[in-house]
Amino acid sequence: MDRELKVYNILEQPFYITRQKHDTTFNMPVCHYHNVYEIYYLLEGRRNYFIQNKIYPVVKGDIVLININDIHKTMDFNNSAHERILINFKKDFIAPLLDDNNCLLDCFLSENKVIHLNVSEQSFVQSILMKMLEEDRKKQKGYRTYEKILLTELLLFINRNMEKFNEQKRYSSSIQNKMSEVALYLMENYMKKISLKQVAEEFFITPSHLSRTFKKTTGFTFVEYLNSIRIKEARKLLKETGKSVMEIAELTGFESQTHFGRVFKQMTGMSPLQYRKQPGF
DNA sequence: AGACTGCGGAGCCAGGAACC
DNA sequence: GGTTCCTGGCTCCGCAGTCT
Repeated sequence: MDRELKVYNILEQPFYITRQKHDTTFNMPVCHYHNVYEIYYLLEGRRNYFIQNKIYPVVKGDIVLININDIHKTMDFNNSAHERILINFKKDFIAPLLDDNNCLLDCFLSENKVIHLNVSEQSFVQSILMKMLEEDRKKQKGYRTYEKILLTELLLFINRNMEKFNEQKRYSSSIQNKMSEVALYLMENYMKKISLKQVAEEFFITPSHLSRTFKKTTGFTFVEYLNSIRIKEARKLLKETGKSVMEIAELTGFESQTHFGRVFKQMTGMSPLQYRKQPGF
């Protein structure tokens, strides 16, 4: 069983693009969130994408938008092959091109995380992405500047059409909706003492069924997901307040400081104090 | 105050079978 | 397809103690 939960501070470079094809069943091995924006474009196949508290079915021609610190994971759909292009970038990368309102990044704040493109839109977006890949491969003079321009064009296109994309209705099964509600419940109640049994009672299903279905639909075990939310909040409190580690453990739902420290280290690779003392605070 | 370790009970996970 | 029940194996998590 994969119990790995990771917080990634990825990207030595401010911009990263990659194209990958998987012929067989592939599940993202790590449940994670990171300090960069992510744009995921599905060239072929179908996937399920878990973001924050919702499961989104993703098909060919869909764009997935992952904001900084959004918990996410891609998952297999009926053992189907797929091919995707993934872009990660830091805000700094396009900072010179942002206006005062940072409107290029508005699309990452939308509740709608997956947008479906029609055929002509797919063609337009793919042409931009292929140019990006070409630039990144050849690394000719000024390639970073051209990548900035291409990324800006892509973000402009998405933001200008966001209103239309937000009207799109996505199909989700009733069980996916229910698991989304459970995930939302955990996001809103992580600071309380929560058990699988208690949540199962809240949603009128048995603990074993909740456990199994939650894992199947989200890719996270119940505890993995709960801990990831708690540690995400703990990082914020360590960064933004002067509260003691014990206080933060209590505020994030951990009854034991020992256990808090252990989970924190498992997810971030360092103890709470080491995290607070990191350069940049 | 916080980090770390060992221990043990509680609770979770996941597989199988069965029901509706 | 969705759900429940049962169960063995395993992990989680809090406690106690020690060290820095």
